[in-house]
Amino acid sequence: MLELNVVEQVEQQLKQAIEQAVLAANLANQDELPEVILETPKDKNHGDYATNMAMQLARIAKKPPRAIAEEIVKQVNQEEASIKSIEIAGPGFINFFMDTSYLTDVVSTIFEQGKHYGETNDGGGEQVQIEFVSANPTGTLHLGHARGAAYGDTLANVMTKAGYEVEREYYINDAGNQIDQLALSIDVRYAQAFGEDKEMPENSYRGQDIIDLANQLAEEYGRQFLEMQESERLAAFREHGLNHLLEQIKQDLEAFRVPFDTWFSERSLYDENRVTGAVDALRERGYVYESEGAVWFRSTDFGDDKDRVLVKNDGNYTYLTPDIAYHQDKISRGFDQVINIWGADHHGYVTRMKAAIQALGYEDLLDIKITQMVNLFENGEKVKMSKRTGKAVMMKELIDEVGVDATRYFFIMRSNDAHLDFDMDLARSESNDNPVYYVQYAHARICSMLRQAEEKDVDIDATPDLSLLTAEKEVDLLKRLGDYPQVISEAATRKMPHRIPQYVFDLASDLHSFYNAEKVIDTDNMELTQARIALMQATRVVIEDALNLIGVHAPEKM
RNA sequence: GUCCCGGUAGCUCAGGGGAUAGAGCAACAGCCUUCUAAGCUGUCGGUCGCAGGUUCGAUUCCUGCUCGGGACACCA
Repeated sequence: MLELNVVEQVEQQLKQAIEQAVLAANLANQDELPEVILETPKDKNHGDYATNMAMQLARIAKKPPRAIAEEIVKQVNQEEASIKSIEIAGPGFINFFMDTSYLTDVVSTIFEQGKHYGETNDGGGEQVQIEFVSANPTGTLHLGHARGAAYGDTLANVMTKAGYEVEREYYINDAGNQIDQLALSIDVRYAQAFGEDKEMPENSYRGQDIIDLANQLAEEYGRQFLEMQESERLAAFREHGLNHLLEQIKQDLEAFRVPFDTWFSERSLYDENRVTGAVDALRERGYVYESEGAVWFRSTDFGDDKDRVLVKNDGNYTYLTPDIAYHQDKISRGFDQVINIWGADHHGYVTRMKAAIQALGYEDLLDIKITQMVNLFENGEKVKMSKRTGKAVMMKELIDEVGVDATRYFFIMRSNDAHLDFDMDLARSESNDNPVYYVQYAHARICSMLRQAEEKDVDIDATPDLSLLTAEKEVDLLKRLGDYPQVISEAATRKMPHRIPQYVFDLASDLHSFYNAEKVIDTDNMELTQARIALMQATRVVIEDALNLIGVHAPEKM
């Protein structure tokens, strides 16, 4: 168990002091007492903390908020809660100006905890599985996949930091109709590689990746596949295609710094009769019927707008059926929480997937997060992203053009709920405007100062007198550093990893402001220099940690 | 028609039951004999899509409407 950090301790004390004051002033009795809500005002003139308690009590105490506020203020024990002064403002806010000496404890805490600073216990060791990307192995990863990869990976990192046990999984759709289409597509491209005039079938994959693959096979194996019987040849292409494309996907993800713990094969479900098992399980529970030669799942019993086919009248499963078996498997593995990250084009499956889980009698521990569309703009025009037109921009191209750091930062910076316009021209030509450089520069700047401090024989390891850190920009920086655990907590529990880049940008901004306002290394004032160097080291630790969470490097020089 | 996401500054977007709604970019004006100017400081810029409702208080929550994007196969 983690102990309360310094900021939490101070807030806790303040809340208690307010509660006691309200009771002492007879404004409410114990069970009427509203929860104390503390906020940190945006405007510094409104103090370090503010509470709306007086407004909340207006109805209970039947008095105007400002009068209530005055009574509360009279009763607050300032000393016990480290309060320097109190003001009443606006419609009845009570603003607290704290004795900010507590803030310097943040620096010592960061020194003690190092990269563990910011860890919280929100997860309490809960087992969480996050399944993401899971692109079909019928082509290479494109822009949309990159967004899901960045979001999922960062969410996993943040939740881990918040005390969850996270497992990352990729579901490989290596069975089903799309793999047959893949084999057919390779077949045509392979024949074309030998100059044969063969038409692409209707649902084929027309991307450059398949052409490349076919050419590669032609080069490596010569004409030998042409000698085979069609069924044998297609089977070979199916395996070659799968292996090659899956390998490609793995490489791309690795380059994008996205690791997975488990690669789950759809085929393994068939090998163990899990798919039939899932249909049987649904049937036993009475949610399966037959009609028009097909087998149906009565998902309308669970809020879906129509029933769904499980087995087509040609005897094949639909996409949904193995997916139900897969989710049955996931849930049976004993996770406390299962998170799926899907692209917006799959949102229509949310209801039926959740329906299936309910129909199977499982508790609803599935949370499906949707990442909205990414629109790519190039030369002022929207580029279509269809895999089948072959015009998609691949994740790898994007990385090569703008780099992993910028790409990841861009994707994670935005809420997953918002559509994203990715302007290639802007990313290419003006990448220096990218906020990621701003943050990285802050880190590099600190490293530079630390190097210089060493050259000038500043004793970096001395125990500094942190109470010297009282300048305005120092206090801003200290407060921001103190916010970090709270940011982690919200980003993890609300599954909003975009809070991290926002935070680290603000932190970098505080650092740059401080840097311009105060001189850190002053050989005539070693005590202050040591205190400031300590502050710089603490800031560096947090910037690096936050950047690590979003998968961006923290350079020591730029 | 049904469902999902969005509508906040000129642009790209944060935020979110409370006090004067924020940032970056763009525009304008300053700051390098001083630890990296990839930086800092300031100015300009808003009916938070519209209309009701809940509330002491709504840009935030609820309902309806509207605009934009997407999804609605016995494809995957």
